[in-house]
Amino acid sequence: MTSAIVDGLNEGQRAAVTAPPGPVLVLAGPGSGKTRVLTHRIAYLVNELHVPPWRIMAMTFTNKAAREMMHRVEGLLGGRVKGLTMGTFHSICARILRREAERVGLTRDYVIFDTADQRALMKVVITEDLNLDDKRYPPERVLGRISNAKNELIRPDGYRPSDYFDEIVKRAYQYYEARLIANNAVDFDDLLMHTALLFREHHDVLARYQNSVDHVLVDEFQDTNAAQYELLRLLTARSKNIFCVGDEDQSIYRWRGADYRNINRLRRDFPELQTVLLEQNYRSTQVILDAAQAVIDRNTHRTPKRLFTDREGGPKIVLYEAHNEQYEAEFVVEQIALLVKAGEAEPGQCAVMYRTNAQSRALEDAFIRHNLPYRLVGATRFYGRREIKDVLAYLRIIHNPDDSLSLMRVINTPPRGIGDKTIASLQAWAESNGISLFEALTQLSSDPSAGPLDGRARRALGSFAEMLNGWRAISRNMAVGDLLKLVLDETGYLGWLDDGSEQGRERVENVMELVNVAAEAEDLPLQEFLEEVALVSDVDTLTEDVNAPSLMTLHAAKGLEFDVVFLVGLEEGVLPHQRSIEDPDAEQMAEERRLMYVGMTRARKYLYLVYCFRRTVWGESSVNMRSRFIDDIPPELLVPPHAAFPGMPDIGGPPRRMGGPPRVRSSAQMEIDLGESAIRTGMRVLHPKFGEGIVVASRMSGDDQEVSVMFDEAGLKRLMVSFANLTVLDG
DNA sequence: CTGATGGGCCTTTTT
DNA sequence: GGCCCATCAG
Repeated sequence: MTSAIVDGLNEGQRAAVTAPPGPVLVLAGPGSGKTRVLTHRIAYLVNELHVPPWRIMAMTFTNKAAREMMHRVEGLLGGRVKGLTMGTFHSICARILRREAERVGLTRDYVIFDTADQRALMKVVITEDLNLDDKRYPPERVLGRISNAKNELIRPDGYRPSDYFDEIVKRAYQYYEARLIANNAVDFDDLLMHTALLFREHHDVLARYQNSVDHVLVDEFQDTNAAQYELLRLLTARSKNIFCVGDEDQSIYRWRGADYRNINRLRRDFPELQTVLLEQNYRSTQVILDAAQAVIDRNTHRTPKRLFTDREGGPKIVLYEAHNEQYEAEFVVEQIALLVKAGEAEPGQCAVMYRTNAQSRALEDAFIRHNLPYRLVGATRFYGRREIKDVLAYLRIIHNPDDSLSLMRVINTPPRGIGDKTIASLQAWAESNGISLFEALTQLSSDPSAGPLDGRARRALGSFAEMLNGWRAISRNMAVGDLLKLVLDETGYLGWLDDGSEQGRERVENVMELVNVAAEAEDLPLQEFLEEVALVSDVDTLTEDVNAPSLMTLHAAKGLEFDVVFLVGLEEGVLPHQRSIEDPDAEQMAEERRLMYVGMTRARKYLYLVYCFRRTVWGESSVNMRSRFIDDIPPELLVPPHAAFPGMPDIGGPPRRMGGPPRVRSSAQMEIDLGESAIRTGMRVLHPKFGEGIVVASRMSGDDQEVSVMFDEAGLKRLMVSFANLTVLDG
């Protein structure tokens, strides 16, 4: 019996899958079969321990991972598994909150505000509620602090300001929460915080969930934050059946509150915790593993792991210096074409990964130039596009009329003669009567004597209100797709979008795409449709049915694998990102290193590391050093492009200087060296004011050279060589 | 009230 | 280089 489930698993995996009930932590390297362990564990619980599927809850990082895992569990158990809860933390919390909405001051019709909605709402808070300048107090910065607080489960009244800015943040937080509730809305962080606090503060609710959920499983445990951890802790406090899978070396979400110290908390809160270590890798060749290991080994404070595989050897890793990002993209496309032609890879098994979304443009251009299809993950999020947000705003008001933010968004989109002044007096009237914007609108249109405004403005508002109420009346009995078509039809939105320009056509197409999505979701209630749309992640859009290379950020690449992986933009300032170089907190640099590690370990067979001599950022071209991470890789593992695989033609230009001792000068520095400045990276210099320091970075800025110097006393400074009066001590 | 124009700021990374 | 926003003329 057992054999059916654990067949083909190695010893470690088997130990994890068949561990007796109780807290279990599986610390596993990349490609060690984490997903496999998780799916087999679920199958084991159901089949061997006879746990009813509806008493099992599994949290994943993306919806895609949830879908895949569900699929595999069904494969193992031979059919549909009824009632098994599987999803992201956010979607599971959204579902719980829908049932318990009243407890946190919402109704079950609440909507989820995305990043853009949050920013818009915060802008109102800062400029109107607090009467402050949103230049001095940028909404994003305020929201950033609030987000951190929420992830730590700190409510407005518990917020402890540590500086003046924080004082403002605290007040903004108070108004912001009030406005969210007034809109019957939550933001992403609220989904977690509300649910965790609900469990913490309402013992009857917690008891109900504790009694109905016997086993909780968590994927990517290293990337959980305090709120998520609290949720897990409370949920499993009675059963103790918590099964976590993670890898601290792949923790790449510290910036949004993820805290891999949760691993220590787990040990503390569940003393009987069983830990299983998985080090065998089934994905990559030994060459790739050795290189990745060399990169990650430089991080301190980690549980040492020694990755191994029986896939001995493997092709060497290709290192290539491109002239600029256009050539870089050109190189990638060329190599993919060659690999495919040589039968070494399928197009769909190739992926290009980069640090920031902005880097996708040059790559896309190259693919388009060569008339080759590609799959872009993320970038300008489909659901972030203006036209999509507009159309969704209509659906959101229909579903939740308290959503004043959405109402404001479309009250005059497309233009229907409701201008700023009209809106202002409507808002003022609503506020003085203590009613929502929608309520005000409805009252104005049904009672001609009520409120301010007359004539044209009033007629415009009236017909808009009528339209909204008409949709609301029939929406319950209508499929989402049909409702959407009705809205588009009655507002004339598409006609307004299509202004004859190329962009207009594109926007219409996007909306039509949304209509398709809605039509496919025919049996989904409006609430769930909106929820799904708000919580899709970038990787969720990665479709398997197109055999084309994928382009994505390193963050989006987590949990995926490909035969061929290109890591591009491996330059100081890009990866590691400039912000982490400047930050004194070494943790940020450590995270960049983990990002590199995640990228490298996505590759099964071929790994390409590519960097640029010059790169254009914001229309300005500059020269960067190649990434320090490259120089951590043993040189004997690296080869130039023409040696990539047998039969590879020598098209990569003359072989570049490969490997060598760390901090070797790339030709990027050579050019600067030949200039008159003669300041190079690695040199010790003396500055009249800052004292002695070492040059850590250098780039050309216009005609001048800009250097970053880490001074022994004064710390990191950026200086222009022509002004700085630096004396070279040694090179 | 609408559409055009130019300035400012920008790029981490995402649910 | 591009997007968002504020400002202004019609």
